[in-house]
Amino acid sequence: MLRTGSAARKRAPGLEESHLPIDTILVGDSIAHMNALPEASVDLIFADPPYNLQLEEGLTRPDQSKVDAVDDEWDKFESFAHYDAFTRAWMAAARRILKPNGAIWVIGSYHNIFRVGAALQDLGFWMLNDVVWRKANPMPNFRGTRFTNAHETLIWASRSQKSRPTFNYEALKLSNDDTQMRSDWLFPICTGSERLKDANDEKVHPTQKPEALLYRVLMATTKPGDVVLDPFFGTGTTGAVAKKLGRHFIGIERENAYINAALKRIAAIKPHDLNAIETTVPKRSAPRIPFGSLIEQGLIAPGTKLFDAARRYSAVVRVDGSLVSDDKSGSIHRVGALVQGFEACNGWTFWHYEDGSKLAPLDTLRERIRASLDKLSA
Amino acid sequence: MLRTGSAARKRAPGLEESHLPIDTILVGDSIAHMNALPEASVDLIFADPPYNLQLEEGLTRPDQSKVDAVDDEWDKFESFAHYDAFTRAWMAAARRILKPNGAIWVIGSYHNIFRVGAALQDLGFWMLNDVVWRKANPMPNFRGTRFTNAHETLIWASRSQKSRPTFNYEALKLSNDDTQMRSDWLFPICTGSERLKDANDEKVHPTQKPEALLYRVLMATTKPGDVVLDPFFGTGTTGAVAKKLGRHFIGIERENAYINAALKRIAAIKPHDLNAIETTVPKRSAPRIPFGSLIEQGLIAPGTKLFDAARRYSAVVRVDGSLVSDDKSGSIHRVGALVQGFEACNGWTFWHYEDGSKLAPLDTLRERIRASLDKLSA
DNA sequence: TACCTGTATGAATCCGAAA
DNA sequence: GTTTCGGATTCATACAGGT
Repeated sequence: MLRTGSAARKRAPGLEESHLPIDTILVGDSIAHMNALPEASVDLIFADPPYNLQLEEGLTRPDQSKVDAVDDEWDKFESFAHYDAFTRAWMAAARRILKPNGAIWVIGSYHNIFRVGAALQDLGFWMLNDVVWRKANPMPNFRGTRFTNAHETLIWASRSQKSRPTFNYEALKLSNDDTQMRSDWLFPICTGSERLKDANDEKVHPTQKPEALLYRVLMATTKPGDVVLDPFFGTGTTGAVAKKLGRHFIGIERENAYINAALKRIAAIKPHDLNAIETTVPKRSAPRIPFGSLIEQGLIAPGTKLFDAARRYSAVVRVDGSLVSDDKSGSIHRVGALVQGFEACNGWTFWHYEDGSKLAPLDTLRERIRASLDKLSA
Repeated sequence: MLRTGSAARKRAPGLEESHLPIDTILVGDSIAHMNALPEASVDLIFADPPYNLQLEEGLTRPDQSKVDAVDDEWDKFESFAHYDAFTRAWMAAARRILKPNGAIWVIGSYHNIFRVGAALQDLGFWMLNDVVWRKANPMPNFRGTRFTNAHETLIWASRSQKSRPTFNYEALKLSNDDTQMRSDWLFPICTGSERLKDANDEKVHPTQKPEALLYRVLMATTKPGDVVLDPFFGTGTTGAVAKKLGRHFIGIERENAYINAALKRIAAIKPHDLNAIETTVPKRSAPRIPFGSLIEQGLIAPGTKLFDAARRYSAVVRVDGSLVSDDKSGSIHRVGALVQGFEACNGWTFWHYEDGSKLAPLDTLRERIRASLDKLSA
C-alpha cells in the first residue's frame, strides 16, 4: 500500500530512528534536518541549490522594460570558496542519509554546476550521466553579446561506484518511440497556469521548475513507494510530482512563503491511478536546419554563387552564412526579399545552386541533412 | 594580406619575442611550449584535453613515482588531484599567453568537464557560456543502464571579467535564420571521409572532432587573421578549419602519428576566397552619424516637429540639433528617454518625422547618409 | 467562435567608443 | 587608467481585449 497523503508541516526535527517524516515539509536548515535523519534511509535526492548568480547591474529588454532578476538573499555568496563550503556541507549530509544504492540529482547552470560536479566527485559520488535540459523558450540574450543561454545541466550520480541505482530503462525507451532516452531533454520553462502566483499575481518563487522535468527524473530513477528527499524544496515541484507518481517525498525549506504555497499545491494533487502512470511523450519535431549548417557541414562552399530559378538575380555565399548581392547583404531570406523588393522571402526555395548544368533549390540540401540525421538517429 | 600557408613542423620552442610560430605544429609538451611563447600574444585557445582520469604518461606524482591502478576511493581522490594539477598547470600557461581580450574554449564530457570548469573559474577566467554539442548520432548505451550519452560540453570563457572578447553576433544570427544562436548545437560526430584513417584503415585518433564544430567556434569568436592556439592538437581539426577560414593556428602535440596525419591534412586544405571570408559588419562598428549632420545637410529643418510611432509624444528640432518637448530638452536620445520615463532610448528609431501623410523614423535619414558615404568611399 | 493584435515575461554573471 | 554618453539589443509563449 502506498501512502501519498497531503503534505504536513513539521517544525521539530525529532523523530524515531525507524520513522521518516514522509510526505512532509521540514522547516529550516537543510543540513541540520538531514543530519537528524537516519543514515541510509532515502532512495533518491533531488537538489536544486542556489546557483550563485553574480549579477552586476540591472538588465533591460530592448523595449526598456526591466528584467525581474534573481536577486534573493539566498542566492548571495561572498566567494567561490564560500559557495564550495556550502556545497560540500549539504552534499556530505545528503550522502549520509542515502541508501547504499541511492542516487542524487543536482541541477544548475554554468555559474555553479562545475563546482557542484567537482564536489560530487570529490565526496565519492559516482557520476552516471550529465543531462541537459534544453529550454524550448529560454530568455534571449538582450544585448547580443553571447549565445542564448538555452539550457541547464543536471547531474545524476549514485552514492558510490558500487551502487546499483534504479534506472527504468525499458519504461523510458517505450516512452521515447522505442529508442533509448538520450542525455538531452527538451522541455518548456515553467509558465502559464503551472507557475504559482501570489495574491498580487506575482510569481511566488523566482525559479520554479517545470513538473515535466521532475516527472522524467522520478520516472527514470525511482520505483513506486520510494522516498525522495529535496533539500531545497521551494514551492514543492518535487513533492507534487512524487505524489502524482506514487512516490514519497521529504522536503526541506526555510522560506515560509514557499512552504505555504507548496502545502496548498501538493494538497490539491490527485495521485495518478498507478496503472495510468506513463511518461508524457514529447513528440519529436523535425529539427530546424539553419542555412549556416550547410556551410559548416561542407554542403555549400563559401564563395558559391546562388541564383533565383530564372537567373534574374544572383548572390554570393560568405563564410558566415550571409549572402551578398551588390550592396545588399544578410540572411538568405533577407537578401532574397531585398533583391525582389519584397517584405519577406523564403530563401530556401528562392535561391538555387548549380548542380551540374541545372539549378537546384537550397531546400534540396536541407532535405539531405534532415534525411541523414534521421538515418543516423534511427 | 593573410598568410595561411601549409603547416610546418618545429622541434625547437626557441623563437624571437616578436615572432609567433604561426601555422606550425610544435612537437612536445604543451606546457613547456606555451611557457616559451610571449605573453599576451594569442587571440583564442581551443583545448580538447585528455578526458580519462586513468593516469597517463606525464601524470605522475611530483616525485616521479607512478600511481597504482585505481580501485578504491582513496586512489580515486588521488587521481582527481593529479588531473586537477595537470589541468591547472596547462590552463595557467594558456592564460599567460592570451591577449587581455582573449578567450578560451575547452571541450569535455562529464568525466572531466566539471573539474575543468571549476579550474577555469579559480584561475580567473570569466565564463561566457557553456555550450552543448548534441550529437546527432551518438554511441548508444549498450548495457541499458544509463541515458545515451548524447552530448559533450564546451565552455567559452574570457581571460578575465574585464575582457571584451570577439563575438560575431550578427553573423551567427543571420546564419541561423535570423534568430540568435543558442547554447545547444546539433552536429553529427566525425565519421565518413572526414575521419582520418591510417594505412590499416583504422582511425588515427580516437576522438577526432568534427570540422563543423570548430567552424562554428572560430566563426563565432575569432576575426580573420587571428591566432588560434590548440595545446592538444591531435590530428589538427583546429588547424584545418583555421586555415579554411583565414585564421592562423599554432598546434602543440606530442604524438608523431597525430602530427604526421595533421600535416598532411592541413597541407591539402585550400583556404576560402578572401571575399568570402569577410563577415557581416555589426551595426555597432558602422560610422557614427551625429544627429546634427541631418540638419547641416538639410535633411531635417530646424523647427520640424517629431513624433513617436504612435504620436503619443512630440518634440521640436532646434538649430543646434537638440530637441525640446515641454520643459525637457537635450539630445534625441535623452528627450526620448525623458518623455517615456525610461533610463535610455534610441532616438534614431524612436522619433519619426512626417513624410507625406506617414511617419518615418529618423533612422531612414541616417541610412541615407550612410549609403552616400559608402558610395563616396567606394 | 475564431482570429488578430498588443503586452507581459522568463536562473542573466548582457556595451563600448570617445573623451 | 576612468568617465561619459551615444545608441544598440529579444524569442517563445501566454493571455487579455477587440474585431
